[in-house]
Amino acid sequence: MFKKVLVAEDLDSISISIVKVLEELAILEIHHAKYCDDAFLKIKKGLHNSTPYDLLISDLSFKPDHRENRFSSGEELIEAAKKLQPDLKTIVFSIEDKSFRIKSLFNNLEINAYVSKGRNSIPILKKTIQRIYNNEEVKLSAELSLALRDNSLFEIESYDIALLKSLSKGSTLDNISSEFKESGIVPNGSSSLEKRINKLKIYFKANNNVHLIAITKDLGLV
Amino acid sequence: MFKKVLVAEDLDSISISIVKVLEELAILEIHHAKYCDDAFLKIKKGLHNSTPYDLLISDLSFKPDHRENRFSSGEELIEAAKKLQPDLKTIVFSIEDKSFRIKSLFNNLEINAYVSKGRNSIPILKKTIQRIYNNEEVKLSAELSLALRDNSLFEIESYDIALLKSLSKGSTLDNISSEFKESGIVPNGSSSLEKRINKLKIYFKANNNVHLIAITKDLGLV
DNA sequence: AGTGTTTTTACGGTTTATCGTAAGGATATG
DNA sequence: CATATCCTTACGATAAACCGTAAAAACACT
Repeated sequence: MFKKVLVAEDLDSISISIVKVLEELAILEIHHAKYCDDAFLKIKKGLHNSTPYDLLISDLSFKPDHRENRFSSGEELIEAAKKLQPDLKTIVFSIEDKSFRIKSLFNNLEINAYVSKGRNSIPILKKTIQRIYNNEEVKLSAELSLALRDNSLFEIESYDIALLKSLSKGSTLDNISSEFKESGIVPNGSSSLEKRINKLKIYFKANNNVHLIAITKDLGLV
Repeated sequence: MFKKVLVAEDLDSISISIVKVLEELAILEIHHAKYCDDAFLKIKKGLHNSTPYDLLISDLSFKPDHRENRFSSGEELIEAAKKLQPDLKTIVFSIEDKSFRIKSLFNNLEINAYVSKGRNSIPILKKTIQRIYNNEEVKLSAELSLALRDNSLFEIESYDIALLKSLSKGSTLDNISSEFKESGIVPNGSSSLEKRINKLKIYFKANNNVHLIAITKDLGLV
């Protein structure tokens, strides 16, 4: 099994459970950092002392507080860590479930696995650690692999996002029409905006603009 | 110490830590529910068997999944639970840090304590449980106690939340008027609803209903 | 009961959203 | 080049939101 593992997780209520899993797997050296910066320094130090980490388990979002930090997200930490130590195995353990974000983790950061925090995630995390150690292929949950393949959300273009964002800022259709004309965004006739919003309302099954913004806010689109 | 405690928390990575705390406090009966509905049924059953819970520790937000649920948030669960068992002690353990929302928990749901999930929250949770058991006053963070004491500001009541929720579901004012009449919520004249929404718009500096919902969504009020 | 105050509701006018229809323009295709 | 098709814009009618004012009801106080 892995000898030396680093956990990057700000919430103590979660890191305790992760450490417990690692103990159950009889991992000798378990280190834990509550800030991305601390995690990065530990990795650096490990390399410097010729006792590098075998595995990094990292969260994505970290609560900001009084401390000034160089890295503010798991993505930034992993990117920096991989530059320093390209062979470092990485598992992301996060509540994030937006498929485009998870996709980019595999594609851009070349993480080894993604485990979603959920109702039964600790056993999955445990199994995933074992699989990574054995160089087995990591299975994605049915739900997640579906999400990764699902392109439906990507039909929504940046045009739609801009439109929804303007709406959510309280602009009227006529206002948005003027805004778009100034920014050179087309189409910008208020009638076209109307039609586009109507398509979005049908797509998201929204009764009216208020409903539409509530739904897309929930989806994290705006 | 408390005899029988219920934990309502969907993430297993967190509930494990909470249960551990309860074990350290030598609590005999520790029950755990991953869904609000399950938690509610357990409370109901406890009352029915004359073995009611002494304490409820609940999260606020629960991941939606395939299951159809009657209650989808900690607020709804606590509201229903308190109707059933008004003397039930309640601690909310959540990552929420908007003072509005926390304030409304104390004022509208009369929770006993609020513990914010953070980098050092497990020891705080432990101490809080002991304080509640001893009927000691629970200390709040400076920021939070300020927000709670401040009554000069506009009070966001459960009425406003209900109103905003209906709006965000796409109902028209006339619809909401009818809904409120059926539910016995007063005032319910469409003109009164209009006035109340207008107050909210002034308070939150919103241009229109769409803007208002976008803002309150961001604040986590709805 | 009577008076003043606050809350709730009703009403009318204006703006914006909503919905259907149609005209104008660009592009593709034969 | 002619025609079809799609995209964009315009227009008009109705519903809903928006805003101010005033009546009605509920409440508090003497």
